[in-house]
Amino acid sequence: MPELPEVEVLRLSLARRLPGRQIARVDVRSPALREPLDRKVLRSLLAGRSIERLRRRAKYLLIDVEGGSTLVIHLGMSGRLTLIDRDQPVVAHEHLALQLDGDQRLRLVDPRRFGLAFALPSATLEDDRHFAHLGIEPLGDELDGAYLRAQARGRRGPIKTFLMDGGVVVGVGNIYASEALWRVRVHPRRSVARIGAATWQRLADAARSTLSDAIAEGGTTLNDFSDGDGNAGYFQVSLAVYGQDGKACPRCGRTIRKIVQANRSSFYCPGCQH
DNA sequence: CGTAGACCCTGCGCGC
DNA sequence: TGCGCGCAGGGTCTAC
Repeated sequence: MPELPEVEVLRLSLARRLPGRQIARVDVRSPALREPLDRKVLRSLLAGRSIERLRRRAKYLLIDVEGGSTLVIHLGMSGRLTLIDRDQPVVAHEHLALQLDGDQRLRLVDPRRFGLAFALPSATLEDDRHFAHLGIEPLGDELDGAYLRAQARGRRGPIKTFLMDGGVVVGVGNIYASEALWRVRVHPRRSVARIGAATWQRLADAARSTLSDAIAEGGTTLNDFSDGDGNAGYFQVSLAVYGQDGKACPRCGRTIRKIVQANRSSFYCPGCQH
């Protein structure tokens, strides 16, 4: 369950349910994620603590517990974090489960194992290597045309790859990079050196609005992450170009094409993106 | 230094 | 029906 909108909707949903609940037990069932789960640290920093609040940095979900520790979860490509009844059977790829007071558990399932789960003691979060090199958040007002233009100065390479560079701005994943470029009619292969100030501003606005629109849409189409089978997670938003190759561009009618950049698929309309 | 490509891993859908 | 292939929304590392 990757892109930022899913993580943000998940955060909002869990923020209504988890604060005040106590983590009765921490079960590491299968430690093999991108980095091995550390059962000892997870237990010592989380077990017996109450959950205080949920935050997000980039696509990392941050679950703060009393005493200042934080459980950090990244869902990678295929991770799902769901709140389920305690008596639901353990499923394949259930790597981590937090048994909560009451009768529920919060479980992390991740077949492809690109996800992460680790715990940090207080105050070390921004120093942690996972966060140290991250760029700005895309939803706040830090992201504007001047910032992107300054970051792109002296760089080459295509705009699509640049938008997905987490050292510049976090959270613009493969879907929303294509969607944002379609909104501003910029071809994904256009060099960052050939983008003017006004277009940088439109790009910044498009990146933010593409993400926030998806969050709004996801928040309405998906309002419950605690369904019985634990399959909630992805939500489908209306996409103009992503995955639409062969179909007609909703703006100009030309056929949407698919290309590969940096080993990722990009989708664009050859009629109205230049 | 920045950039391009390989790579990590499993599951699914498609074409044959 | 069965099988092999390509592909998947994440990030990181290495080689140039």
